[in-house]
Amino acid sequence: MPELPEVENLKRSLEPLIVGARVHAVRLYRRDIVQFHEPGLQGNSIYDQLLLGQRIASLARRGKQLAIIAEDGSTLCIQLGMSGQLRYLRHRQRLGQNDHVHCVWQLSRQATRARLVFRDPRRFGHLTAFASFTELESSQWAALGPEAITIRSHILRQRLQRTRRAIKSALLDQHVIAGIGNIYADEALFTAHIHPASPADRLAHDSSQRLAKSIRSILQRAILSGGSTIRDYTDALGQNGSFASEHRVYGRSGQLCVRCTSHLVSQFIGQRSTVFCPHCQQLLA
DNA sequence: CCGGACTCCTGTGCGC
DNA sequence: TGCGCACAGGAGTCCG
Repeated sequence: MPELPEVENLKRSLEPLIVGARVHAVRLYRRDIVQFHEPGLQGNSIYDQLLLGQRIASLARRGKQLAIIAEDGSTLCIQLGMSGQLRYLRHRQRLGQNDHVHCVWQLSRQATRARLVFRDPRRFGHLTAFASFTELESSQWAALGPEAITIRSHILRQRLQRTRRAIKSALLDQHVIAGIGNIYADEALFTAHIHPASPADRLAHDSSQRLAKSIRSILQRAILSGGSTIRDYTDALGQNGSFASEHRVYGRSGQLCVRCTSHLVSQFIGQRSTVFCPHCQQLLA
């Protein structure tokens, strides 16, 4: 399940492969994975919006979203959802699993031919077309909270003060803070000794400092490990991330806490399964 | 207006 | 052995 570290890793692995390449053909197998930001854009060919004929100028990431920006400015924003993958394939290289492939871009750079493949079994992911990168930044990305990877504690506290929801739910809300999903929410709360059901606005100054620090540190370490591969996630070349072996709570329900001798428990918070240590993570009243 | 519940979707793994 | 169901969760929508 791609969160910020996985998307960042995807971006880093993709960048040297596709920046500078020209999109000389696009095959779209499922039209309903493409969304349009502006109704006006629908007048253009769907293939134009999928960057047909364009040269890829750069990539950008915000939270869990990845943008492919073309030379003329037109921008495609990719949200991987739960099971979305972007894979780079060399000429004639085959994808291991050919099912659930929704879009394929044929690329060429100098004499090199390759393909970029968007595959997404669960189809929670989608592509959104924008006339320019600025337009993406001023609309869809402007609605996102601050970047989790660089979150400062006073900003985090400010954001959390606005809501009485469980802290775990607030961390998962991309409008509050951008980039955190179920895995890193549980991991950061454990590291910061905060009970996931604590009301967000009850976080004291020292707690929010610990939490901000934990979020930054876990996301950074996860990026260095290539992300967490639970099931589907790989980078652009199909490599798995190794951070899952460093998870201290996620996926460890019933096992022993690594800090004390309690057993980790699992509980539903905001419709999401949440694992935490009932001893190390005290509930704030 | 806020927040909780529901919805989309398919693969996996478990229990009977 | 095989079937059926619960579960996995990112994010939008709906409703009290």
